[in-house]
Amino acid sequence: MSSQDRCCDPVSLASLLVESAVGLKRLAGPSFEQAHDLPHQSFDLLVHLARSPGRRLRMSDLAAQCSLTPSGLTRAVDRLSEAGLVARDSCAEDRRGAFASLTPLGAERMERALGSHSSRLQEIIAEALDQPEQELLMALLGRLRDRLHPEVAPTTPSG
Amino acid sequence: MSSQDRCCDPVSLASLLVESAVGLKRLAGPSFEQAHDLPHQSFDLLVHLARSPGRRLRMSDLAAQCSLTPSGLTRAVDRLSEAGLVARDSCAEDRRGAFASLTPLGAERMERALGSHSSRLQEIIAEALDQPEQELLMALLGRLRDRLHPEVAPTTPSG
DNA sequence: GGTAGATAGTTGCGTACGAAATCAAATCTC
DNA sequence: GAGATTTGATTTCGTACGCAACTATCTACC
Repeated sequence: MSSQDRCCDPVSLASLLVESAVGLKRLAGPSFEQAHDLPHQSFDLLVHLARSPGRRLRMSDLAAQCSLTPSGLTRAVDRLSEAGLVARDSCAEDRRGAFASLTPLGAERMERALGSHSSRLQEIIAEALDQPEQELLMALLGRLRDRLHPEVAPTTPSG
Repeated sequence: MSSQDRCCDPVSLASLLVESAVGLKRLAGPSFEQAHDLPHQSFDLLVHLARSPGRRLRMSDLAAQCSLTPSGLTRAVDRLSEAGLVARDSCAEDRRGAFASLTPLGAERMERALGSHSSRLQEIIAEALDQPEQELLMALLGRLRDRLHPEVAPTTPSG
């Protein structure tokens, strides 16, 4: 904590990242769950699947995209699979591997949920930042993330 | 899904926040623990104490600053207290309340750890963003955080 | 073509956390 | 000043997660 880097202290930056992420989750999570009968906690996972070609991804790719370890992802997919939102498809070219795919139920729920959740988030964020600022923030975060987390680059769904 | 498309989707912004926070933790955490024999997980808690006047804070204030629920904070302080890094001081003016305070051991460990950890983080972040960009990012995140999480404003330890 | 090593995913185990219930002390109301 | 409400912190309970060990399959190399 020296005098000159106080305004740009990387420790504070790390704190801000966590606080913003958690704060957003706390503000948007409960209403989301209530409105859509989906676990907000694995919303991120479902979004990544919904946006992937064929609505499916290899387990390891999905893990990387969701900031989960393989172990954590296995469990998350178990839960969503139990809920009927996600299925495991076996992978023909590599029999060790598996795809996680959105079920029709999962896809339909996400389709209904995404728009309103997105608006809700936008509404919250817009109280703090105007449109150009949001774009700037996303660009900066994107560069940071790409550096920290290069594995997230889009991966071939190959199948 | 890299940083340039979907340039202003709030769902992606939320993901980026999480990915950046987790990515930073994963890159910096292990080396930190090894170097300083401190739990990286509660590093944020210790930093907030170290930066507070008198190196102490009321439990509830500390919880807010650390993005923890009261319940989570109680446990975290238990652990650090067990490790001798933090102590609970009872509060004279409100006998329900308690302060968490850095012990001399905790303060000394933090003093040694902060500088090098800060450099390590800086080094990682600098690979993605130059100095003005970092400042910009912090400013934007700060505004977002303040909106999401207004309780974090520094509170007087009044003791 | 058989063994060595790498890789994809899962499981056992321990831990950190949040929600809700609880307890204790402060504050408000009459 | 007694009782109701609120507030600060803790505890109980359930859950999500990471690490490390494991299994199964694929790849390399001889």
